[in-house]
Amino acid sequence: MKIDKSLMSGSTTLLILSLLSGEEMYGYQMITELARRSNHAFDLKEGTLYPILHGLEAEGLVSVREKKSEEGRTRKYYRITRKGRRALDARKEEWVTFRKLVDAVVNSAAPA
Amino acid sequence: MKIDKSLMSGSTTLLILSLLSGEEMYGYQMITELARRSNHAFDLKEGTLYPILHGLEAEGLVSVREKKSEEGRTRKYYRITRKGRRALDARKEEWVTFRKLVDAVVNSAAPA
DNA sequence: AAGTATACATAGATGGCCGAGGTTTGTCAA
DNA sequence: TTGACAAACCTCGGCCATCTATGTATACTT
Repeated sequence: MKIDKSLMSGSTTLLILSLLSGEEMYGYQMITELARRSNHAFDLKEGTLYPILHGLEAEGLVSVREKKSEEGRTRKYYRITRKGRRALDARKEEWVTFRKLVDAVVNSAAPA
Repeated sequence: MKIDKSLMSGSTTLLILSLLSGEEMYGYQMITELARRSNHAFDLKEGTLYPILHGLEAEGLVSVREKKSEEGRTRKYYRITRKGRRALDARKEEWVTFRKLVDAVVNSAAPA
């Protein structure tokens, strides 16, 4: 199932920081990795991702370095910072709270 | 915890239809009811709700009737339609899919 | 040599939500 | 009875996150 973009809205940064908490990654890789893990339900657009990455860097939540791969291609690898981990923890907590509350409302109503 | 508005974004209609699936309600009541059930984490604004309700009515997902309460005050009561229940089912399914996928990404990354 | 995939980037459009304001009606205290 | 306040409804302008469209450059494939 393709997820509506308005639902995605707000959780994109959480997803990106989560990816980076596991390993260093470059932008394009994040897109393909998210698509792979979600069976293409998360179809993050480049026009969405790159501005967000620049913003995260400006906030000091991630750091960047250029690295040449074996194939000779140069990529920008992003790494989460200590500050980024703290931000991730906060966003995780917010997500869990949000998820529980929505579930509570959705499930509380009597069925038809 | 107050939930960031961008996280809320996209789930508002799901929440409203969920409320209405249990009982007929009027707009102002939906706001107070959501706040009550979420311990004020969901602080839905009037400027958000009323346009959505008009939209749902235009789509035929809810129906409206004016009803006078015992106190003499006239309110607009909204009721979910059959079409609305089908839309709610679809959105519920989408929500569950989304929730699982986000959890999977958030939890899959190796801890620090 | 040409086409496709990789990889990064930005500008303008879109759409959901909020802030700020307005109106009417009922309640309650001074 | 007047004034203040809460309930209940409404709309408009703006913000902000995301998408669309487009552009650039490099590597791989045929």
